[in-house]
Amino acid sequence: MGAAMRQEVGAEERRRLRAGDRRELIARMIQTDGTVVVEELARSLEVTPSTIRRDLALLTEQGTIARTYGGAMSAGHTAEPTLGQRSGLAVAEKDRIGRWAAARIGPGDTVILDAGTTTGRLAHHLRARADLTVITCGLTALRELAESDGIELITLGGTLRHVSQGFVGPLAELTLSRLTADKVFLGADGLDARLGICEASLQQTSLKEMMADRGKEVYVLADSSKLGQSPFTAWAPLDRPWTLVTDSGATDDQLGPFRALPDTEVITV
Amino acid sequence: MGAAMRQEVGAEERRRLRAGDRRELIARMIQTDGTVVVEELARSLEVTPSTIRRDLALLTEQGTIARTYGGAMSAGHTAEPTLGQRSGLAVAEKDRIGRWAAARIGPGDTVILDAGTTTGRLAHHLRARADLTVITCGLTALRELAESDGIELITLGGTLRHVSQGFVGPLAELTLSRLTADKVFLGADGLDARLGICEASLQQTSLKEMMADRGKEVYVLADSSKLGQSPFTAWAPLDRPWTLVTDSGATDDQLGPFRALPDTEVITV
DNA sequence: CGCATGATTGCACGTAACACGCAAGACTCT
DNA sequence: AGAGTCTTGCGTGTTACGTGCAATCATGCG
Repeated sequence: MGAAMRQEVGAEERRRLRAGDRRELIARMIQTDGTVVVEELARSLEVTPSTIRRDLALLTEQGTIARTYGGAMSAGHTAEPTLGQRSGLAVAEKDRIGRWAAARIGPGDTVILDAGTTTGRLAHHLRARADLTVITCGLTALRELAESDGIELITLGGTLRHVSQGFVGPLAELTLSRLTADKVFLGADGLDARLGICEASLQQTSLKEMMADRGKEVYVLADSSKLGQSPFTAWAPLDRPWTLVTDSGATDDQLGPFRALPDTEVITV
Repeated sequence: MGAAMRQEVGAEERRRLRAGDRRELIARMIQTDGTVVVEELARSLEVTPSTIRRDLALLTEQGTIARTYGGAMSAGHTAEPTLGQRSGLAVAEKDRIGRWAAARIGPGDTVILDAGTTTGRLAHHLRARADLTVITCGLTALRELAESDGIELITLGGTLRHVSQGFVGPLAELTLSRLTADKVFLGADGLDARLGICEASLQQTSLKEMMADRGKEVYVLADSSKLGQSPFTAWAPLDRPWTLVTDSGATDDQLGPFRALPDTEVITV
């Protein structure tokens, strides 16, 4: 009787899916179609957009899909934790710093670029330049300049640190021992006025120390989030005159210790 | 003076990014971070949300990204921008050759990969491997393996030859002089049974010669279009036993001279 | 069989993000 | 230097979103 009634009314009042089944169906549709629209789902599943939204919110929380404006899509790959987190913060600041540093580099210069995203931005602003020799141990800078015919690009060899996308180790230092430069641009995971540059491994600090020693002028590029931070325990001291380049978001508290140093210039951009 | 002025005006009047640069920056952020937020972008790039929305709309139309509610995320992997430039010829053959070579490499091996697209394909098939040490002077191989944590990746430094996307020169040879390997995989612009490997510059042939000398087993990867060709005048002789790996499109005329060589094995895939 | 409990849904409302048009400003090119 | 193009910021209305609330449905228990 109940069944008869249901089948009689037909499409008008057909039995609705249960919540779990409906969500599973939605998830499958997204997997196959790649993208869905709230309104269409509501119509085809005969529920209100509100319900669909709730379903999508649940699936999003669950991680299977990603919301879009007015719909949802497959969340094939969420994020790359390797380089993503660091590069995500303060992009504009890093870019400004890189742009400033690029303006400091003149025709005929030979410069050393450290690994890291900030020096990567610096390299980006050098792409169109010519009459320039760039020495780098960073993959990001390397990628930026690989196509720039006008630039003599020298790479330090060595072992690749996958997490920092840079070359380190005795082979890198061996290569560097045959080179010097006019200007050196270093990055930093953390920076302390007294201790110097903080990094995750001694391999990195050792190379940075050597790079700083190989150039006439030393610049440290560090956005304000790095100042006063010491996230790791390996340090590269800065015992020669150097220039700190950071962004204007740095507080006076952060900058004070660096301004107090002799032979150290502080630039904010 | 100019520099001093800039640093004085500081945050107040800093130069803003041009539209194209900003969009490129946004695209890059999305590629690396996977997801971004309109408000944050607006704040960090110092433009209004409206402008960010316009940028995102443009990038969406372009297919680079996908909008979400209040932000944007990476769209399906449309990437591979750097790859596939003029290497369009014989991709399938190169890939087969690279796949065969990858199968030759076992756990614990240390291998040297030459620069070039064919060795790049070889590297591609090694991406998921572990317990492997790869030494390379090629940017394509480097790009393929940069994210592969399981692989110890050592790069020869040196000067980048932009046209061949590989490192050459005395610094590369210096680095190589500290290394040896189980297997060496060389590419070739041209290959002659009597003369050896033909390249555009002596820098390249010199390095190839040294690489061949540094490995226990030597493989030359060359699709059939290279056999018997001598497009240039610099040669790297092959005076030790070696293995030619080419594609099945090679004619008997092409293969004959190589089969006639003593201590030379010929593989077609 | 009837009732209670929990889950689910539709609706309404306030909020946030979006798209579009317009005018002012910046940049480029001749 | 001036004209034209591109870009940007702001104001408008529109759309989608999220949440609280009450009604409905399914289910379990006495």
